[in-house]
Amino acid sequence: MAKLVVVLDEKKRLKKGAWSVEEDEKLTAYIKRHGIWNWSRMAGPAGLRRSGKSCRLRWMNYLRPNLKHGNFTKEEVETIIKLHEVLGNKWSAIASKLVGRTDNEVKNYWNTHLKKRLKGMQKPRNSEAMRARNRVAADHESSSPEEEGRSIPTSTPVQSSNLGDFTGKRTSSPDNFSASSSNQAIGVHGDKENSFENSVCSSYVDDEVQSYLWAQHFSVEDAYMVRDLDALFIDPMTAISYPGWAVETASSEASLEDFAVNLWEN
DNA sequence: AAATACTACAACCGCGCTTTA
DNA sequence: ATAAAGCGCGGTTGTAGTATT
Repeated sequence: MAKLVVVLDEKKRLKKGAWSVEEDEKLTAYIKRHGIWNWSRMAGPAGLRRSGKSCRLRWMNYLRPNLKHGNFTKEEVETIIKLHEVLGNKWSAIASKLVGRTDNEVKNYWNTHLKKRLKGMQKPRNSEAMRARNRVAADHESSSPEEEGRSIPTSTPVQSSNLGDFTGKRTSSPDNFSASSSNQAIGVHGDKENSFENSVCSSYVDDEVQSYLWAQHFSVEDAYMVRDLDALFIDPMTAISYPGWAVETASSEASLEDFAVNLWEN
């Protein structure tokens, strides 16, 4: 009974919500000093009134060294789309093939940027996008209300007209644009018997359109790495410094394919 | 300029799996 | 063998920032 009261009391005192700079510093300093050994028992010694779960999440998604934040590159988005075609919502598996990206970030990016494009629901909001939209209105207004309300399957075909806005920023660049008048859905999907190439390449749009899209919205500089934490790379399980941790290599097409096939089969 | 609508993303929650005692 | 603890994953929510009216 007494134990229960203590637990409840501790729960009551646990802080929730956004992390402050001080909290980030405390957690980072603690991990830097002691490594990761047990999330739920680390919070106290680290001087944090947070659950272990919250600490873990903050570290994994934000504080970890060599995490990349900011806009996704063309290659990253291609990888996400390809792997999602094959794996569905296996965010951690998809994220593992993207250097410096977390499952949460990939998931958020998918839900906020890609899903809508694929679903064909995105409505441009700013005037520039509106003008662009008007130019191709005939092609884009074809979807009926009932189609818009329809839920999408896990594996979704990529429509050429819906691949705009991969900026990841909500400030200066045009929020949306419609560059293609093509309305055709390209490719068959969701068929496990299709080869990896078939299933992923079928999603791709006309080269001309795609190159335009990417040219407008991507540059490697758009993404940035979180501070290096003095080049500290600690194996989360062993708390042992691990210099190689930070330099996981980006996947080649071949390894990407192997990866997806392995995951699919296992 | 203010109100409203919408977007993006950090963080939380619940569940299931694995490990430990 | 099994209950508890820890961890990781995917879905969902809350909210700050921005665009539109």
